Order: sequence, then structure tokens, then C-alpha cells
Amino acid sequence: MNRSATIEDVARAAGVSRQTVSNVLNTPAIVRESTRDRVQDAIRRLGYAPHASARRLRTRRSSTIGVHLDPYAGGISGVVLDRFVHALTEHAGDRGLRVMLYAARTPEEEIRRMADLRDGGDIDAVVVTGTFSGDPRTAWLRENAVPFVSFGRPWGEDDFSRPDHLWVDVDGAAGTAQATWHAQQSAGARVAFLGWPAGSGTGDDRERGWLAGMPDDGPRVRLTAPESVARAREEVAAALAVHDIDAIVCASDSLAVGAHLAAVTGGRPDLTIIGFDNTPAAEALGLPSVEQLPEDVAAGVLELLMGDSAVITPRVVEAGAAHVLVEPRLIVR
Amino acid sequence: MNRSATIEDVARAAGVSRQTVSNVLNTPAIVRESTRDRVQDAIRRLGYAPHASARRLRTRRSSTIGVHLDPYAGGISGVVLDRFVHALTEHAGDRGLRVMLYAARTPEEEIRRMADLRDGGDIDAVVVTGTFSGDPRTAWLRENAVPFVSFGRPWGEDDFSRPDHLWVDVDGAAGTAQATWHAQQSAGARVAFLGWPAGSGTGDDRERGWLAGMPDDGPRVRLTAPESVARAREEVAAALAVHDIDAIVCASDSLAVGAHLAAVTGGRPDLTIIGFDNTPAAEALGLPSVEQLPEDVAAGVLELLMGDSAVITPRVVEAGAAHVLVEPRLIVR
DNA sequence: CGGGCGTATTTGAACGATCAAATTGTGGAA
DNA sequence: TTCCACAATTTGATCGTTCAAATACGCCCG
Repeated sequence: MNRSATIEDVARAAGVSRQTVSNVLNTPAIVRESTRDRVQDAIRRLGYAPHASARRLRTRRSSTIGVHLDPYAGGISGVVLDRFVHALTEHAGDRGLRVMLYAARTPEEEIRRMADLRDGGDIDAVVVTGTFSGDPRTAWLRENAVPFVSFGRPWGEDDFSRPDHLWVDVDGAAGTAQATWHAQQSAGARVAFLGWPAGSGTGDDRERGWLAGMPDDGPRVRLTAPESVARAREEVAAALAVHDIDAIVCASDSLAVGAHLAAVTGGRPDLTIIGFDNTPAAEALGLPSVEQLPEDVAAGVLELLMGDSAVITPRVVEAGAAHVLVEPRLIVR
Repeated sequence: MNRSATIEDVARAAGVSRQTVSNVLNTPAIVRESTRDRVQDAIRRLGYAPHASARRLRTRRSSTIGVHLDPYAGGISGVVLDRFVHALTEHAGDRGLRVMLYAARTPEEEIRRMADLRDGGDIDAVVVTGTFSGDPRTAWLRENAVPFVSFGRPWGEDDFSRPDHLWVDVDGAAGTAQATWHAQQSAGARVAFLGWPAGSGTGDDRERGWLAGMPDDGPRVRLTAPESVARAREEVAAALAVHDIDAIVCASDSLAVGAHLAAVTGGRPDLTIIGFDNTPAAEALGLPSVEQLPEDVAAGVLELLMGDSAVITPRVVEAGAAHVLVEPRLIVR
């Protein structure tokens, strides 16, 4: 095959005009059945595939979504993003969309990249991850009317009331509540929580779930460590010497691994410890963990972006339908 | 901003013709300096960005490489692939290339996807991962003259002599040799190897490195388990009861985690165990591991694909320069 | 048998860029 | 002064597709 066939070649082969071939591809319903068959046969014979760039130029639509790939932070939760991107790619393919990656080290550089890709007609929507309160990226996207969905809520005052920021997130509180319940039933009432220092939206949310799962009376042990196995281990080792604890629910698998190590060396190898993210590390150590279901998040993102439509348009969504909270699932081990 | 500016708008604003603007962008050397400045000023003022699809249609070049995302690619674990894709995206951006993802569940589906993307003018080249002997994907790519580079050698008879299959790989043998050396010096002469069942190219390669690092005389303990923490644990537990072992070099971090658990419960918590891939699991447990340096692999892939050229062309490479072996690095913990 | 209507198909133009060839301008040698 | 070589710039054509409008074809009704 020297040069791939064009729509003109197909038209000639089928004895029809360009536009009829185009109609067979895009609006088959308006073409008479006998003609349609003849054209489809010619398409198959010639191995014709429409030239995507030509189509994009004419329609001014790229059918491509841009995804920012976070720099590898060295942390465990990279796996969640990895699975999310994978699932997004699969679902997007099913809906006739392509996924284009871009890299950036700072929010400012990310905005520049998004602008380039948008202006160049390369993408017509963006998926952003790791949004935070006052995020300049989402502000830019709104101002420039670029359709977008974020994985993660904005963590502002009015997350649920703003239909101009579509987002999908995992219900962290529901996850830790499940974990807390399970721990109470299988280990005992005294369930501690090991979280990050207060102030991160995600962390505070996960702590809320633990609080909600605990009975209103009774003691509550709350431990804090930064996202580090070693620091978590120290904190838990110290706490075990002071408090009576049946189980620990953790805000992340890293923290859980640290807690596990402290428990083993502290003579409590049977202590129930539940992590969050269900990373390979938790799986390897046999720790239960809350699974984020990134596949469901990806499906939600595309649903918000496109709805039932086959193309991406700047959508105006009713206030109630602008957000998706995915219920995570506890993996018991 | 209603509709983004075109090259015609810029030309009008700068008082020159379309083509001169195009030259400023693509071959600045042939434009007089004063004219160039005037045009560049107009570009800035209007916020002009060339429309990528129009350019692609005309040049018949997409400046985009396709990457298959497969979480379970043979021999390349999730984190390594993740970092590789990220580094590839960054380097590609620096060279003016874009990265497009595609998903597929089987080699056949992958070929179909590649064909669609290629025929549609969406991608000029492909990066494939996890190649194996007799891989239908590479055969298809060669037949259809699609430029490609693989992360991973083909594991055939003549990997190094075929300039029609460009590849970059990590020198697994060098990695396990380093690990074996280190283990001998820090733990003792009796270094065992825990690998996968024979037959996988990657696994056999890593075993070779261990053999090469061991003295010619003396006992050699070789253990085998599939890629599973639990199975590795069983094998090592059994072996520790029989053999005198100072250290274990493993073909993967999963195997290493299993070995670690066996060592701890078997009363040898201090046994030196070295993994491969430097995943978060190894980091969390404080196990040394061989780091693959996916960033170097990504750089090598682009170097093979493009050389010094600014565009991707079906390259004919001299026999010696068609392959890159990246030397991995032992992370001591 | 002419007119009107609805369906099926064709035609010309446009999307925004680059290529190839033509044109203009400039200085130097004959 | 004339002519040529060379650099700088412009013009017309083209890439492959879809949009919008025009045309062809039946068919029914009065």
C-alpha cells in the first residue's frame, strides 16, 4: 500500500459522490440501503480510513481529551492515577475519543501547555487531577471556556453547588467509615485513626468517615504523621505504648505500612490495620485496604464530559448532576 | 477571544504574506531580521498559535507518537511503565512531539488500534512495550513500514544484529550482578537467587547476572516461584530450612517481598534480600532493589526514533546503533 | 399533464496551513 | 547602462474532509 485511499477514491469505486461516502460514515440513516451497501463494500475493498486531521480541520473538533501526567512523586498513590489513566483511555476509545498526554512541572507551565494544545486544535477537553482550593488551572479553564472535568473536588466552600466545575471524586469518608465498621466487628471497639496533619481536604475527609463510624461515646485515639513509612512507624510505636488499641484505620497505605511495621516489632503482629488506596504494598503485606475504583471514576468523568452525546460540547449541567461521588470498596484480607 | 487567530490574520497585522509568517515559524533563517521581528510581534499581539490539524493535513506528518498502555506488560511492572510514560511525555514535549495513548486487551486488538491511528494520520510512530519472541505487533509494524521502537528486546535469536527492530532495554543481568556483588560484600558469600520459572527472556537474563556475579566454585542455590508474594514466601520458607543462605537476590520486588516475609517469620529478619524494579513496596519495607531508570529508557527511545532530526522519518540505522542497553542502578537501603 | 413535495444525491466552497513556483528588489560586474 | 545572480517575499495550488445549498428523481394529487 503506497498511499492510503481517500474519500474520493472510495466515491469513484462505488460510483457515487464524495458527500455520499461521507454520509455513509457520519449519518448512515439518510442514505438509501442499496447505496450504503455498495459504498461500505468499496470502503472495505480499498481499506479506506478517514484522515483524522482533515476531518478535524473541517469540523473544528478534535475528539481528543488532554490528560496531565503528574510528575512521579515517589509516593505510593501513583498507582491510582495510573489505573485511572488506563481506564480513561479504554472508555474514551469506546466512545470514539482519543487521549493525549502532556507533561508540566508547575501549574503555570500546565496552563501554557493546555493553551497550546487547545489553540492548536489538538484537544477539546481536559481532565485535571489533584485540584485544590483556588487552583489557577480551573480558573483559566473556566475563563477560556474549555470543557473540563476534574478528578478530585475543588475543596472550596461550595463544592456541590457550582455547576461550572464538573468533578468526580471518591467518597473518602464513606471508605474510612466502612473500614471503621469492619474493624469494630472483627477486632474490637477501640479503633484508632492514623491520618495526615490537618488541612488537606482529602485527609480531613477521610478522618470524618472514621469519626462517623465510631460510637458517640467512648475513647477516640487520633494519630498524625506525614506521608512517610518511617514517620508513621514512629508515631504508632509511641502510641501503642500508651493506648489500648484494637485496630488502626489509616489515611493511606504508606501510613498503614508504617503502622504494620510498628505493630510487628512492638509485639502486636495481629493488630488489625486498614490502609487506603489498595496499592501493591498493602496487597503484598496482606493488609486490608480501601480500594478507590479508578475505573468507576474514569467512567464518571466521561459521563460528565459527554453525557449521551457523541461529541464534546461546552455542556451546561443542571446543578444536581454536575458531580459524581464514587463509593469506594473495602478489600478484606 | 471569539475564534483564535489564523496565519492570515497575523500576515495582515504584520503587513506581509501568509508564507512569510509560515517561514518565520518553520525556517526563520531565510527571513530578514527586521521582518522577522515585526512578524513575531504580531504573533504575540494576536496570541496566534498554528492550527495543528491544518498543518498535519498539509505536511502529512502528525508529530505524535502512540503509546500502548498496558498495566501488566510482560516484565515491565506498573510503576516502571508509569514513570516511563511520564518521562517519554516530557522528552517528547521538548522535541515538539505529542504523545497519544491507546488501550487494547489483546495483541490483535492492539494491531487494529495502531492501524486506525496510523491510517487516520494521528500518529507517525509507535512505542511498544513488553515485546516477546515472535511478537505479531512488531511483525505488523515492520510490514507496514511504521516507525517504532520497543521498550524491551524482542528476545529472539538475533536481538543485536537486526537493525530493522530498534529497541531500548534495561540490562537486567548487569543489575543482578551488581546486587550479587553487594550482597557478597555486606552479607556473605552464600547468595541465593529467587527467580521465575525458566523460559521468560527477562527472567533468564536476570539469572545470568547472578551467575556471573558468583565465584566459579562454591555452592549455588537457585529458587523458583511465579510472580506471587505468597508463592515466593512458601518457596523461601522451605529453602531456609534446608540451605545455609546469607542473602537472596530476586528477579522482582514481589518475589522479594515474599522472601522478606518468609525471612521474618522464619527467624532471620536480618537476612539480606534484594529486589528488582524499586517499587514502592520495596521502598516501604526498606528492601534494597535494582532501579530500572525508566527516564533513561525514554531518552533512548526518542534518540533512536529521531536521532538529531526534528521529524520522525523511517530511519535506517547502522547495525551498531540500533539498540540501547540502559545500565540499572542498585538502590541500597 | 403540470405542479408541488419529499427523498436521495451531487456540487462548490471552506477549514488553515505548507509546498512549489513566480515575482520583486538589490548590488555588482561587464 | 544593461544584465545577471542571489536573497527576500508573494502567489496559486493543494492536502482530505464536511457544510450548505443546489439539483435530480419519483410519486401523488388535482
